[in-house]
Amino acid sequence: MTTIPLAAVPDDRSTPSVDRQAGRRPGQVGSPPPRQTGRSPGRPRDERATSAITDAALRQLADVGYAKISMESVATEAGVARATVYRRYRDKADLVTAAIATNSTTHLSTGPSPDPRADLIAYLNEFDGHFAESCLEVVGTLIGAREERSSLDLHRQRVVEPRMGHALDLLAQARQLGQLRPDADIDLALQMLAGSVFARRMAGVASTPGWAERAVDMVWVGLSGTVGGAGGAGQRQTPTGSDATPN
Amino acid sequence: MTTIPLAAVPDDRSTPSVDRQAGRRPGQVGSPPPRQTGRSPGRPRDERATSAITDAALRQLADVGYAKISMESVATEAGVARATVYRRYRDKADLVTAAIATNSTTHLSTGPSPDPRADLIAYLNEFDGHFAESCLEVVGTLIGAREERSSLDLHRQRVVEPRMGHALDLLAQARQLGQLRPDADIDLALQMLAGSVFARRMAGVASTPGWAERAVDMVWVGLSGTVGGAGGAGQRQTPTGSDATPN
DNA sequence: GGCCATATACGATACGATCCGTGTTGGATC
DNA sequence: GATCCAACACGGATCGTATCGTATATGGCC
Repeated sequence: MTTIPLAAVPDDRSTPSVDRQAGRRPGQVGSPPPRQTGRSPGRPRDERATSAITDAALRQLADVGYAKISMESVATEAGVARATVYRRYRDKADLVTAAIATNSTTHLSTGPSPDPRADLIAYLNEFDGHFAESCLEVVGTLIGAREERSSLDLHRQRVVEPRMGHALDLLAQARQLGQLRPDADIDLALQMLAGSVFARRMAGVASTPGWAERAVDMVWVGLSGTVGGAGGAGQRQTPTGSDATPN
Repeated sequence: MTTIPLAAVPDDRSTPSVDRQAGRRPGQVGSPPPRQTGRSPGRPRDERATSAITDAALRQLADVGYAKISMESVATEAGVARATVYRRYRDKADLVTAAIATNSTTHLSTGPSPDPRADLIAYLNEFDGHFAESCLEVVGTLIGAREERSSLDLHRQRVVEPRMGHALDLLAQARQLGQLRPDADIDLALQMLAGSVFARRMAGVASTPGWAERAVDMVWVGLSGTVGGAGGAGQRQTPTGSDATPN
């Protein structure tokens, strides 16, 4: 006789004194402390708890991988009750996605670059080192989950697009500087550059030093319309090994 | 008070007629019916059950995605007890990995091709349509799981490498035919071609018609060392239009 | 050839464990 | 008074393992 008369609460008049577990503040799942309509009534959320949760999530993502993270383990490491995590994030996908996003909105410089090609190479290297692994984990898992379409979209919007956008911006700058042909398909080039990072992980091959420069070299030829050199800006490429200047 | 005296079975005399659940046939997890040392004693495995299991796994992989597959659901759909699945596959990763592998060892023609470039384009299109999704799901999930290193390696060996190898073979043939420079970095080119498929899925962008040909065009320039045409063999590339008979 | 011991597969069922997402309570904070 | 918080309880799902009774194969012995 352990059945609990759940719906038979004596006062069913909208029961305002409990946490609205499922009915948490609407439209704000994923962005931890909304705080915008002036000031919400009641006790505000503990910012330390919020950051402790995202920090713990990021640590565990790096340590044990997405699959082995549980709300329980994150809550414990953050020194927080499980309900406190659920109050902020709908589920694991929401939590991890938001944690990654909050952690890394930094250092995506947007200003014009004097040498977009060099910046692109540097950015690809950093992308390969710091980011590709978790991105592949999360996207792969979310695609495998179906139905989590919202989390997947959120992750793309929060995480993938800003980075892709930054690299695309560098390519667009190069095109504008005349280093690439005006009709160069920089979207496709970006897919191939970013994709090569993922492809190596799919195949289990380690990135060799200089891969980013060689990769950029490979597409740059097609993008610039000339062999062995950049477009009209006269900026030389130095393709590591074969520097035989073709006519 | 529903506790059942499990260990209090009356006859504990070594019970030789039970399945060695944990001690399944050593070294054969993942490759369903080994059958090599002449003939194993005892009742042989039911081949119909084996194929019913892999079929069900593939169906569910396509229908609901990797994350939503459970050993239970596969066993039920296959009309088989759960233990029968576990007898063949250690866990879900092992099952799905093996199912994909057994399903698709076909049609990887190995003979020399008269037009490697066209074959490569066709192969990339097929890869994009039929395979990339599940591959991304599985690899992403397994990378996220860590420790499942063995399953991940198995999946690479069974599934990823044969496909990558086939595409690489086509590139090598093109190089040998003189369509590419002798020092062309075909490994990198392959990473970029295959990667572009994954990158589109990471970004949630649909593949536009003709992407494969444009992608091959883009790397081909760098690989062949000429602009707007193939290497020394005089084989013209025909962007988008195509089948001009190569002399 | 017929019979039996041995060995394994199979279906059914049960178990403990872990994690999930959802309550509920009682106290703290705005 | 509204909301937060920690703590805990709950039912459910899935996991991987185990045990039972039965079915089906091999090989040795009569």
